[in-house]
Amino acid sequence: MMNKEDIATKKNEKKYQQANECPITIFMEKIGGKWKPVIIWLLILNKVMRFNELDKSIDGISQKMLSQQLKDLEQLGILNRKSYPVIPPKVEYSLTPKGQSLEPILDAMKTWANDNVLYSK
Amino acid sequence: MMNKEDIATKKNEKKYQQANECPITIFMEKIGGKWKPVIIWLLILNKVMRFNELDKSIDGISQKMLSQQLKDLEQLGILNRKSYPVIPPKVEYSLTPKGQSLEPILDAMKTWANDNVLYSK
DNA sequence: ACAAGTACTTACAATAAAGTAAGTAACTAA
DNA sequence: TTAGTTACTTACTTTATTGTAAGTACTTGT
Repeated sequence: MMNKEDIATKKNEKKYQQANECPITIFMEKIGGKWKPVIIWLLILNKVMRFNELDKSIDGISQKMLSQQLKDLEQLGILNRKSYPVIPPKVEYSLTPKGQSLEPILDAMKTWANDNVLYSK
Repeated sequence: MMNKEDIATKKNEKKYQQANECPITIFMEKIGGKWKPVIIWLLILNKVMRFNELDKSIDGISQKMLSQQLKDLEQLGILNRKSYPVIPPKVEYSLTPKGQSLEPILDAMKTWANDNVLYSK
């Protein structure tokens, strides 16, 4: 026999699962978007990069966007931010193991794009 | 005054990978977004689906959005649209080989999301 | 005194993406 | 005659995302 809390829990459970759609949608919500994949890709290639280096490497990104995306990715546990207490400031970004685990996926995306979009009609 | 590291950095003039026309960005432009990945995933799983079946299978999508995304994917050569001249209308959607070639990527996304987002904090 | 360097933040404007509700066509069964 | 079926389209509104320009902090070099 269920008490009120159990019923509430069960209701919440159902609702939670419905809200938590398909994992591919979740993936896209987390690391999709205009800037996140390319930030991650640059950190895969270069291992450690400073704010300005990322800024210069990503064509068309603004400092505001870069800052925002880096913050998001840090909170997702995908990258590390290491700040040195020097003037002028120095901050280094690098991938966590979780971030590094995206390499095969991004690499597959790269290959797919090269094969199917770049040089095809 | 510059410290040793700064001097070394400047001297080496490190060249970082540039991200314009980056294939990963291209990939995201093509099959990223809110609905395309899940449409493709459903067609991977079910092989052939009708408009209404897709509509019912994708939580929260509107007919307008579904129609638009299907049109985009068809133009990208990712899916086939087969229309039967019957009343009421019957249209079947399925993946082209190009669309099917996305399976390992989407599968990797699914795995990554399950491992790193769903059950972690 | 003043510019330069680095890693940001803030306020505001513009654009892109998505949602809503309704309508359309053509036939068929009640 | 009217409702039901299917695969859409259209007009309009709302929300989300991105862009722009400027400002901040702190210290060193000129």
